[in-house]
Amino acid sequence: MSSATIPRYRQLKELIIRQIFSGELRPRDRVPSENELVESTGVSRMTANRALRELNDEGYVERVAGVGTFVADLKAASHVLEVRNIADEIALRGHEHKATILRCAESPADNAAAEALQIDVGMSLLHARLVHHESDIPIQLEERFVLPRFAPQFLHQDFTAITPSAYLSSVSPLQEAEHIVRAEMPDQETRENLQMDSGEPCLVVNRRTWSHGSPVTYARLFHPASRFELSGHYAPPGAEAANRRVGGGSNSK
Amino acid sequence: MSSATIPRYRQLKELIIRQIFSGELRPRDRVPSENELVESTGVSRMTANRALRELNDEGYVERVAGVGTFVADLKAASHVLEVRNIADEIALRGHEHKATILRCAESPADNAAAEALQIDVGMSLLHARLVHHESDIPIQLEERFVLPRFAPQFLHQDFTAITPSAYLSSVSPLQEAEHIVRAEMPDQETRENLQMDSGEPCLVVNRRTWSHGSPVTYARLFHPASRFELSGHYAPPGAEAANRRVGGGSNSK
DNA sequence: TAGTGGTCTAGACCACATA
DNA sequence: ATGTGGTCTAGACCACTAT
Repeated sequence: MSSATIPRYRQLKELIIRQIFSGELRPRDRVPSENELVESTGVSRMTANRALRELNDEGYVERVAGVGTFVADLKAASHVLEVRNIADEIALRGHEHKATILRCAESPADNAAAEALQIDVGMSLLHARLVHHESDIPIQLEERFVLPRFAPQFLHQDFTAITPSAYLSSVSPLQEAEHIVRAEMPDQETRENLQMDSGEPCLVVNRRTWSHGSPVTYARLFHPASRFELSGHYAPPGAEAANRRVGGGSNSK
Repeated sequence: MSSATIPRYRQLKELIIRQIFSGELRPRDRVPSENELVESTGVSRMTANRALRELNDEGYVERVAGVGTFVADLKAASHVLEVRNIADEIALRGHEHKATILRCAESPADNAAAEALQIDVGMSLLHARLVHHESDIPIQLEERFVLPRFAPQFLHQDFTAITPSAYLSSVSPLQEAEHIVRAEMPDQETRENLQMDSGEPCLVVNRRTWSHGSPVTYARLFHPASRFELSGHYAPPGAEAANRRVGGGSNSK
């Protein structure tokens, strides 16, 4: 089960990905150009091109013809991870985002958090609980747990100005994410914090994110069913272009 | 805003995608080999290679070294669309899938279905309502609407043997999909069909799929909150390989 | 043995940015 | 004028599969 030899374009890709993950190459940093890779690694330009082009397709870097290749910044990285910042979402709808902090303190891990973050129950976690408002209407209650060693300054941030998610993205590159979506009835306190009618369910998103292969943060996001939905749309790449020329009489989009 | 000239590898890709969408090339059909494309289109082999390789990466075709290139079959296509068949999911968990048909008839479009499928209210739709069981426990109520012209034989299928989703995949290549996920309280009838406790919410998935640029089917999928969750995991490609060599002391996965 | 995909090379021309 | 990415070519070697 050995993989014989690893192709050179793959070796190049992994070399650069490693430098990005390790922090040796930071977002917006310049990545060696094709010609530089040709000189430094002895590979042909087509091979260097393939490595950088695939890194571009995968969202690791951004290439600008005539300028150069640069490590993708965190906005782009979060696009790769399909993670959205609630504040950005609200701003995108043209509304105002406000956050109310309910709690911001160190606390021992309960069962759920310990399991999610692969630590022992009772270990110390950074914990924030806040409510996000869209035009003064509560839309999300965020219960966030963070491993101290990845963001020691977490509790000292002003979460009315920067969301926990945005702050964490800025200090630790997200490299892996998991979502679990459930419908749940809220407890009394959650219901009141979100100003929900009794009998109204919550759409709950549990999200874990990893950096460098180990869990960094675990969040439980509660949304009033009447004010929140998740949506996703998928079209395979290239389909539009091909559709333009096929299917003579169908209504285009 | 003209794009000057379209690169040849793109032209090749679009040519083949068009043949797939139009049915000229059916799943499992052989796609011209690199050498054949070189001969028929006058392009160099590297260019043909790039076209076919990218089609492979995008899930349109599957390539087997030493054998050839083939149009990806519908299993693979549904992977591209992140669509899962409930029967497959249940089988994957090692459980038995059963379906109970509640309704299977033609019916006029109501407001929601008409809007979703971009037709006028009252137009005739094929309509099926069924309950999916996992080891005899109801887990999903499916309310499915289909545009007649895309699957005229829809109502004559045995949905205890093949799910509506699987049947539709087999007659019409899914090329675009949209999901909207909500939490809702079920009405009396849904609650009874799913054998839910009173006060228990539903996780509801509304799914639309397109073929050849126009909507084909609209489904509302109701799940008991206590027996169903949606999950998603994302890791950027290549990350594992790079992680293997970085971050000296972290616990691998 | 012939065909397939997988990779790689050493050139080349182009449009575009920067200086 | 130089460097960048974007594309393309006409070869080449390899491992694999089929016959």
